[in-house]
Amino acid sequence: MPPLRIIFMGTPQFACPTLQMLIDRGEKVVAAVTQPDRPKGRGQQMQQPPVKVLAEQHGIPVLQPQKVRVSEAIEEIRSYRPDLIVVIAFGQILPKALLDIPRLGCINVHASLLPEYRGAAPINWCIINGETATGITTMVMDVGLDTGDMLLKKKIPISPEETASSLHDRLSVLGAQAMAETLDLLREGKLSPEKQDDSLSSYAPMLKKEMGEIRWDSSASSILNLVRGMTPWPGASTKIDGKALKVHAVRTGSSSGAPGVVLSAGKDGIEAACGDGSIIIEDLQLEGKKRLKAAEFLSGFRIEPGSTFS
RNA sequence: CGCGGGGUGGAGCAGUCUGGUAGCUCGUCGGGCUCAUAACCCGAAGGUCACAGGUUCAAAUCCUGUCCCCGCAA
Repeated sequence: MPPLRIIFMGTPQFACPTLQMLIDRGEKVVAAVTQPDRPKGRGQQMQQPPVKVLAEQHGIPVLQPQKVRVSEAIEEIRSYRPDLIVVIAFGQILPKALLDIPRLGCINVHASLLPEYRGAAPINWCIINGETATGITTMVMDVGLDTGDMLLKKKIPISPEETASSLHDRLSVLGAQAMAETLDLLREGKLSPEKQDDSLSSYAPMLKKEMGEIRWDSSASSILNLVRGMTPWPGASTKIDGKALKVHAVRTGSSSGAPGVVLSAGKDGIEAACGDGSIIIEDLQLEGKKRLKAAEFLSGFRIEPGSTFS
């Protein structure tokens, strides 16, 4: 059997371990499709997607169509005559005309146990919702959003201290393993696509900045989950004295009071009451400032008990 | 040239507008108190005020340039 001609589609760091896996296995990656370079960050510097950087290091041709659904982009991809397209965190919807190109279809690596948490931000929402386990699902893509038939699942536990950041890193590695095993099964002809039960599905929409705003009348555990789940972006935030304050790390406290009111502030942290119980902020960042431990923050910014977060 | 904040003893900040003795909360070191302590009291060390020019009798402070950090926005 001749080697499969594979096109890889992906954009951020999350996709890199999977691309690296394909390269390490000696797969014939004939092209990498990724999002265009975009001006990003302070100073609007042009930035290359991590996948582009990795692909170029290995001499893989890189395609960066503005919109993958236009016919020129589709024809260019077709010209590479792929047997298989591997998609992970690409960032654009693939039209049917594109999905139909490879003989073996398009296989997607998704960071949740489908059909739960379809969509752009499954890792974050799992934690925000307090899940204790998640995983990776590979599937044959169809025109819907993460609705294709499932091929292989790998499950991992989420520890109570886990943040979206650490889970992201673990799942990106697990994703590569899942894809590798999926390829093995494909070669052995042992794949058995399984339909998703739509009645069990849920949706994990892209995060927006506002979603990180702490609602002080909610429970201590849900605030804890929010802080963990919004790391590192967009981060959980609140306000004090009209200034934006990003909250990076908290633990649960044992006091209570009116929601948002500071109960104590010392080297162990800043304890504030919420809807049920309290949380202790250990790591925070004032607008324009660096991220600091509570004790260091308090050295230069006084917070007295009775102040309120909003 | 996307908008904005900032670089001051080891940490975090004030002081800069209205030039003229280097300040605050901690930390460190020494001493005291205490059964004891991360608590309290007394004392000390530690800074060419990011870097380079300029203005001035005098610059952390005013002017110009450079480097670095951060928030917003994505």
